[in-house]
Amino acid sequence: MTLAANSSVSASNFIRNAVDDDNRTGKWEGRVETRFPPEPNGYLHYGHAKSICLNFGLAESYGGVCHLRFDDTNPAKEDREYVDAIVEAVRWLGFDWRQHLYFASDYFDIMYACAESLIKAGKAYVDSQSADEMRANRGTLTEPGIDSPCRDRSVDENLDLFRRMKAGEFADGAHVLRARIDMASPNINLRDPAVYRIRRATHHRTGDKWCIYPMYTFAHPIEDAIENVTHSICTMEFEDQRPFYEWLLEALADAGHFPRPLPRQIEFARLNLTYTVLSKRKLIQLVDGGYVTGWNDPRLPTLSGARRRGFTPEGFRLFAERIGVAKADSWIDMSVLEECMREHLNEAAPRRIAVLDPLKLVLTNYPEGQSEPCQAPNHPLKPELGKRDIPFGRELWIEREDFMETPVKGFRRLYPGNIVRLRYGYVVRCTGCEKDADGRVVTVFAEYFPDSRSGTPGADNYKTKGNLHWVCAANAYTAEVRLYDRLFAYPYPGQRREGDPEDIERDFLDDLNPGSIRIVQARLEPALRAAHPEERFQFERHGYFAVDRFDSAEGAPVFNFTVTLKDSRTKGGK
RNA sequence: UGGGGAGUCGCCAAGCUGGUCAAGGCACCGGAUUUUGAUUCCGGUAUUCGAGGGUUCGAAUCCUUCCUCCCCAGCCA
Repeated sequence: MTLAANSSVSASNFIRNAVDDDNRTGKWEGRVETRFPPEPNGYLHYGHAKSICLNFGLAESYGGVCHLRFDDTNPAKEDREYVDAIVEAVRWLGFDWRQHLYFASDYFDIMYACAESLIKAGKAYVDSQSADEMRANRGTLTEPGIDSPCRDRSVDENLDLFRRMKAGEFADGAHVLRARIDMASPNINLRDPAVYRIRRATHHRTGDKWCIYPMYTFAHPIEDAIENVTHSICTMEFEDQRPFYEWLLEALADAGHFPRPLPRQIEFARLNLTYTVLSKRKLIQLVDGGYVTGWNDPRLPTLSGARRRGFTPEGFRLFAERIGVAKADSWIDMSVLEECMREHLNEAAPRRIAVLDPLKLVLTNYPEGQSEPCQAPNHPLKPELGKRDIPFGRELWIEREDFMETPVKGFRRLYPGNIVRLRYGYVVRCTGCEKDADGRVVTVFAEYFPDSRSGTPGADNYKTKGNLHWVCAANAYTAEVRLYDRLFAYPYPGQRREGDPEDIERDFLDDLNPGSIRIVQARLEPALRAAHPEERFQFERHGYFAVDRFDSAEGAPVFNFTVTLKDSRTKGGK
């Protein structure tokens, strides 16, 4: 089977159509150059994974390249720590920007020159209104704005002021450079947007060299043009910004800064996932509020969290391909992501045995003190991965849920009188159980059939519906296993629900799932003791687990739950 | 009540220069294999494209009216 993520066939979508059109007309002479441009002010999340897969994937499939570019134009919010984490995350996803690692801050000189040439062309002016005045004069959604009293300053005065802004002669906020477009534009983004502001903050890369910084609106088109980007793909909320993107680049091309054709901005709908939140603001609240253990908490939809959780790059790529890309708002169900992870893990993860909720099973007719090795395949789909020995004995740990004193209908596992197979071992018949004073089952008893040993001719004579996993009590290895569930109990955290009062805003924190983590001491087969960080396994009949890369020690792995196996017993729900 | 987007099966999503076009995926439902109630494998699943009206021999695709949702009034990105 070939995982879709590995295939080169990609579904048609409006972005690919746009690229195909350009290729048909020869606009870029076949060149496709994209970019993934995060601001280094936080950690990447699942939503970024969609964008990364889109941008790198598109370039990849057209034989082009995708740049990794840090949009570091606001020193007040950014930090080196974030650029390192972002680089690591994109690499982890398996993408290669080759030599195309860029920083907007490397272009500050060029951007400054662009600003001056805009001023010289009469297309920008220094405004000395306060932020409040500017806001008041911008107008509203339905009313046009009012021209600033500074709007008609001469080119010389503007140049002089702007140079002095750069020289540090003014306090933060004293002036701002604005594009001179149209204060009455129905598109508010065209009402003389600010393009440069005075901001005395130490930049993580340029230090204190600058005290004026370009705004995103101004910087981004220039970054794209400098890097010869052909298709600048961003999310829908920037759509209203596109006219300015084009206005700026046209103006700069007229002034000889950039050759044509100019890069084109294309917008797509951002990812919404049920049972989680994908906004930086909310993620910060979860971390700062102590609702999770940190940015890499496995429950968080960050890429660093996903990695700890055991999610895989291949799974993310499959996911990106499966959800597609379009302009319509949508909510993807978390189960879709989970299924993608399962699909990859089923193929990639070796099988192991773990009993998460141990209950003692005693085989009364099995010789005391005796032990024998049973052979279990490391991967049923890959016999070439061989088998391993797991010890069998008189006393075993089985899963508590695999026994019922009085079975419900359809229950095919252990209950008095029933016959089941102990996977890779023997067939046994349950003879009863022992309970403590509270009526809780403490031990289950059974008799084994000596001629039913797995792999021997006699084994085939037994037909059982139940097939249980187990671990030998005498050799079991006990380890911490962290069982994760969805971070939120409600699919649309913080969103209005049926019957909510009109005027009430729901707090997404109220939708947190109180049971999103459960820690158990599980009994594992001996081989698991040697598991190393980030190794991923399927614990048979349970699901996938990954060794925590931070809290595990040599010979003492801690396991994180990744995702369950599908279970037809629970079908129909959700 | 300005401007910009979007509404196709439970969830995504092709198609939107009008004529086997209602693709595909996921989910779901059957059935077969199976020492994971897993995997795999077959088979099934929208007379219908937000609603109404119109044009046409023929419309998801064109026109029109309406409804719903999202984004924009940072010296954030």
